[in-house]
Amino acid sequence: MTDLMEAVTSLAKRRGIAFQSSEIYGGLRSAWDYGPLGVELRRNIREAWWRSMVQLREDVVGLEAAVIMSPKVWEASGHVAGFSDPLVECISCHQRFREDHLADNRTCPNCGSAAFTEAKQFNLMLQTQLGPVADDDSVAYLRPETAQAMFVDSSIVQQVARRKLPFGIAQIGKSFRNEITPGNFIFRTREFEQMEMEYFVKPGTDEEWFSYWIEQRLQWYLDLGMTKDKLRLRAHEPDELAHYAKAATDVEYEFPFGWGELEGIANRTDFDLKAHQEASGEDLTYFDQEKEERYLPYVIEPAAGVDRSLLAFLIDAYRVEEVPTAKGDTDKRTVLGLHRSLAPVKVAVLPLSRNETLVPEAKRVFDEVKSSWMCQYDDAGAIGRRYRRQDEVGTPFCVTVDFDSLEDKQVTVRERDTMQQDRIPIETLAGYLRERL
RNA sequence: GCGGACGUGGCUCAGUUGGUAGAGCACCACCUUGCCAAGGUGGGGGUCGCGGGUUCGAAUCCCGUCGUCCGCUCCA
Repeated sequence: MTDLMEAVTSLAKRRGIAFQSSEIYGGLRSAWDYGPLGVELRRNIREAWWRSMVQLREDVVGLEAAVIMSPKVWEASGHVAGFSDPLVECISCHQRFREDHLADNRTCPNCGSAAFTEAKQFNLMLQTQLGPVADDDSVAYLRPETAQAMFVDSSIVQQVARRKLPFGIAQIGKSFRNEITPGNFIFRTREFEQMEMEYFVKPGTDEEWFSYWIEQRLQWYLDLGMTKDKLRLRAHEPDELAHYAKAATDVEYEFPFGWGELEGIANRTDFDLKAHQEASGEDLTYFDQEKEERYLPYVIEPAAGVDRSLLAFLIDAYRVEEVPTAKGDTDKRTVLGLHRSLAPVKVAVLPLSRNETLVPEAKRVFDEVKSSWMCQYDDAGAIGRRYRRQDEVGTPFCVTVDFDSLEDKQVTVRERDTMQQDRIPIETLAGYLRERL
């Protein structure tokens, strides 16, 4: 593992952002739990996405659908067939291959042997059963993408939201895939959270909207402070396109382990609506009143990963600075330079010392600030150490209550990135913070 | 799934040829200082990933298993 990756995973664990699941039992591969600060960070990422995708737009509405849908959905969508890969293993060198990828002569590409094990179906969907009796009729799947609910519910949502095309349905939620090789911390896991939006457009305008959404989505990461040079767009080659897509472009981030996908923007055409219309027998077409025409919409889909972007934001924000000490030498200061809207804790309130008159005053400031922002109170240890603790988790502002505060009713506000200090009257503190958060 | 390395308190590690676990940091309490960490005193915390075996006795040896990392494979 690279040093940066190690530093970030270690910080994540040490400060309770994310750590291995079920650790007292030796852990479970690919499963990670988010601790107190991780929860806040995730919420902030979701909220930032929802704000730009739904709140600030008139053409997109929300949906929260069931994780377990009718198995017929996955048959129609092609996931039952398309997610199932027959895998064979070479008996002499134990390498595994997709049977349909082997050449006709069926020799091992690695060692040339012609002896393989029986093909095993490897379904990428997590299977479960509904009801207490396990038989063929009780099979159900955990959704491998949230998108299908938006297709299946498209008519009702469009109707109740009274929207005309183009319009979109957004959803944030968990999805599950039996990845063969999970890894790289929370980058590839079998349970993960998606932020997906299906944008329904008139056929023929789809390529225009495809480009539009690629630009929009790239900008989203930039607006949240991600380093421009670490981001790139990559168009899929025709042979790597998913079974449902006519075109796809990924937003990629340069992780310490290489470029990795944060989000995929796909032109899904009318593949899904057509499939569901045929399989269900329900009419899923859209009727344009003004032009008096009826058609099956095309779909542009931006699909982002909460966990992946969280990892990218963490890595992008991580830095170790050299700072001068009072003694005259230098010291290390670990900082998460997270965008303010993403920072798990916005404000920390710190009494200069654990003094019996300072503490009540600091608590009063804390009570006032916490009603508007996620806030922490800390009076343990030296003041310098407490600043460092907050820097390490990316808290943008530290408010210090000192002995003068008792007299002049002012506090010191120290800013994370610049380390500049402002002396602010307590009564204007909320306004001061509101301007900057 | 294959090959390799690794798995000792929250973290980083020490534990000599097997004899029933140590340090620093972190954390907590009290005292002290008081605007950018590591001053004092005291304290909590580990059956050495888990299970089994060998042995009078195992963190130290053997087997299995789980997990992490690296490489290969896979990635709709």
